Amino acid sequence: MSEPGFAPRPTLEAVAARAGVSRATASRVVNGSEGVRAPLVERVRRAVDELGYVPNQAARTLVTRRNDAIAVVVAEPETRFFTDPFFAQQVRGISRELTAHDNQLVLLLTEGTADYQRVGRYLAGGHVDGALIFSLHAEDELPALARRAGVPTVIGGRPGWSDDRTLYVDCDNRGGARDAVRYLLGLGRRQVAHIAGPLDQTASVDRLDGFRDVLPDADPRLIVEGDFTPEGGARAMTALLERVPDLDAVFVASDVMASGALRVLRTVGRRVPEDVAVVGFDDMVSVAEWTDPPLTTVHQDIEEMGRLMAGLLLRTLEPPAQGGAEPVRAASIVTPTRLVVRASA
Amino acid sequence: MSEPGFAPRPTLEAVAARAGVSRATASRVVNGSEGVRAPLVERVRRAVDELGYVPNQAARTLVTRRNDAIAVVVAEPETRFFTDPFFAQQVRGISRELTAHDNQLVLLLTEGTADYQRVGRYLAGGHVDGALIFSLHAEDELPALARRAGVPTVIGGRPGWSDDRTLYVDCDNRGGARDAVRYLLGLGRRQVAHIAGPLDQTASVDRLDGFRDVLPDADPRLIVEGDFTPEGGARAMTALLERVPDLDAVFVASDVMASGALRVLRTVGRRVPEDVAVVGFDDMVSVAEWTDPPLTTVHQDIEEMGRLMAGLLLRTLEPPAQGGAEPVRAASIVTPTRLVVRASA
DNA sequence: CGCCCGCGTGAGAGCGCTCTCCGCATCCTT
DNA sequence: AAGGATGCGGAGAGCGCTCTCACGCGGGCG
Repeated sequence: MSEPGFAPRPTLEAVAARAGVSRATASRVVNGSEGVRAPLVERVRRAVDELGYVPNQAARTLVTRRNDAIAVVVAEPETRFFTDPFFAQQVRGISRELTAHDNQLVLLLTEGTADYQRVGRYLAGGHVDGALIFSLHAEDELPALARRAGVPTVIGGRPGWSDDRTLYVDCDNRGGARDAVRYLLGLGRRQVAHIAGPLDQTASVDRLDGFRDVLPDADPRLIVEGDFTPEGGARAMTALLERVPDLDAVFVASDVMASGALRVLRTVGRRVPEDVAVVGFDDMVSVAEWTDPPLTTVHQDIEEMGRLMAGLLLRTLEPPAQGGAEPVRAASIVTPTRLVVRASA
Repeated sequence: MSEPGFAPRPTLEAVAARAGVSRATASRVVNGSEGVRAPLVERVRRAVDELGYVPNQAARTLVTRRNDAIAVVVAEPETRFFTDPFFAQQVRGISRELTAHDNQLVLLLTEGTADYQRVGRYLAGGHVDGALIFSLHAEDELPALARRAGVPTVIGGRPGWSDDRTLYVDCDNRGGARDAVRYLLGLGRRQVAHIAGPLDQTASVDRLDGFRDVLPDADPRLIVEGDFTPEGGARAMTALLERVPDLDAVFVASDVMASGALRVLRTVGRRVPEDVAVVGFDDMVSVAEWTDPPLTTVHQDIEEMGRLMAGLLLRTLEPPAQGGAEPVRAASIVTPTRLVVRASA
C-alpha cells in the first residue's frame, strides 16, 4: 500500500507478462477455459496471486455484453417495504442465490412515476442482465417497462394479467387461505369472518378466493377489505364486530393486520381464542410470534421465494443449452404454504 | 421493436452520424459539457431521442474509472436486518440520495467470513466508487477490508475504534438516552432501570453511558444487558423484576426490546405507565406505535441518517474542488434525537 | 518417411466511450 | 486591414478485456 487510492490495479497484460505468456492465454486461465497446459496454468495462477489481479468488470462487460448483475426493482406506492420485513427476507433469499452464481444485486427503489422513467432508462441502458420486480398492484406498469427495455424479468407475486410468457413466483395464497378457513371450521366455529387485503393486489384476491372456496355462501357482511397495515386491521375488525356481533372467528389476510385486529378484540373484551379465533397469513417472525396471544397463521417461505425468483431468472439468462437436451421452458413457480398453529386459534 | 432482445442498442457513433457531427461533439452534448453551439446541441438531442440512445455504462466506466455506483454492505451476524425495519429505512434514505446524484446502489449482504472475502474481492475489483458499511459489532473487520481495498467508506453507526479518518454517521445515542432518563426522573420516578443492548455495539454502550450520565450512582442491579430482540427484552425485564421488585421505570435501549418488556409487565400485572413507566429508543414506526400501550421513545431519523451517509460518501468522492475554495474536510455526522411522548411513560 | 490433422498458443481486432490534442473559423485589437 | 486571441468541432488514441483466427508443433496414419 504505497499511496492510498493510487495503487494502479494490475491488468491482464501485467499478469501475462509476469507469467511469460500472451494476454490471450492469461485470459483463458483466469476464465477457466479448457485447453491450457498445466504448467502454464500454474504460472498464470501464481502471477495472479502475486499481483493481486482482479479482472476489470467494465472491460469485460464491454465485450461480453454480460453484467453479471441483476436489478431488484421495488415499487413503493405504499410504504410496506419499510414497515414489514417481507421484502427484507425476500431480498436475502435473492442475494443468496445471486451470490452463489457470482451475480450482483442492484437495488432500485421507486417512488412515484418520475422514478419509473429513471428505472426504464436504467434497464434499457443494459446495466443489468435481468430484473426482479416487485409490483404490488395489479395495474403497475413496471413489468411492461422491463419488457419494453428487453430485459428478462421475473415478478414477485402473481401479476394481475394472464400471460404465460410472464414469469413469476408466488406462494399458494388460495390454498393457504382454504387451509386456514377449514381449520377454523374444524374448531367448530360457525361465523367465520375475513379481513382481506387491498383487492387491487392479486395476493389479496387469491386469499379471498380461498376463503370463498370453503365458504361460498358466507354472508357478505363477514368480508371487509383492509390495507395490510395494523391500523387497517383494527378498523376492519371494528367494522366486523359492529356488523356481525356474534362472529366467532376471523381469517385475516396478513399478520400485520391481524395484530391490529387482536388489539381491537382485546380492547372490546373479546377473548382470543375463546370468544373469537384468529388466523393470520404470512407468518412474519417478528409479528406472529409476538402478538398477544401468539398468532396462528399461514406460513409461507418468503426467503425461499426470493431464492426461487433469482434462480428462475438466472436460468432464463443462461445460453440456450448447447447440449442436445431440449431447452427446458422456464415456468412460473407457486410455493406451498403451511398452517402454523399457535395460540390465537 | 423488431425482434425482442435483438434490438442492437444504438451507439454514440450512430447518434453522431444521424446528427451530422463527430462522436466527440455528440459525447459533449450527452455529457452536458460547455462549448457546443445551440443548433448542434439541438440536433444531437433530437438524434438521441429518435434513436433512443442510452450511453453504455461499461464503456464509459472503462475510460473514466468511475462507476457511479456505490456498495451498501450489510454484515449480518445476527438477523437484525430482517426482523426490524431499521435497515430498510436507512436503505431508503441512501437510495434517495444516490438517485438524486445518479448513482446506483449495489447491495452486498454477508453471512459469515467466507462472504467477507467475496466482498473484499468485489470492493477491490473497482466495481463501485465507494462503500457504505453497516457493521454492528465493534470488532468487525469489514471497514478494514474496505480500506485495504482502497475504497472510500462511510460507516453506519459509530465504529468501535477512535480514528478521525474514519467517517461515520450516527445519531446522538448518548444525548437521547440522557433525555429519556431525565424525563423519567421528571415524572417523579425513583427507581429507574435500564435494559441495554449488546455491549459489543457502540450504540448500546453510548445509550448506557447516557443513562449513567444522569444516574451515575445507579444500583448496578438496575442495569441488564439485552440483545435487541423482543425475547431478550422480555428476559431482561423478568430479571429486573426479580432483582429490583420495586422499580418504577425502565429505559429500554430499543423499541423492539421494549415490546418484549411490555409483554412481561402485562403478564405479571404491572400497569404501564402507572406502576412502571417505560421509555424505548429508535421510534420504529411499526413497533412503537403499536405496542400496548403505545411507546414513549427516543426518536431518531433513520432515513435521514441514510441520506446523510450517502451524501457524505458522495462528497468525499468528488474531485478535490477546482475552485479556489479550500477543500472542506468531510467530517462524521451525529444527528440529534428527540423524545416522543406517547402512553407508556 | 512424409502428410495431415488437431491441439495449444499468440497476434490482433475490436467492444463504446472519453478526452486530449490540433486545426480552423471567428472576432477583437491596434 | 492584418495579426493574434479565442473558441468550437474533429480526429484519433486508448481504457482492459475477450475472442476469432492463424500459426506452429507433435503424433498418427498411409
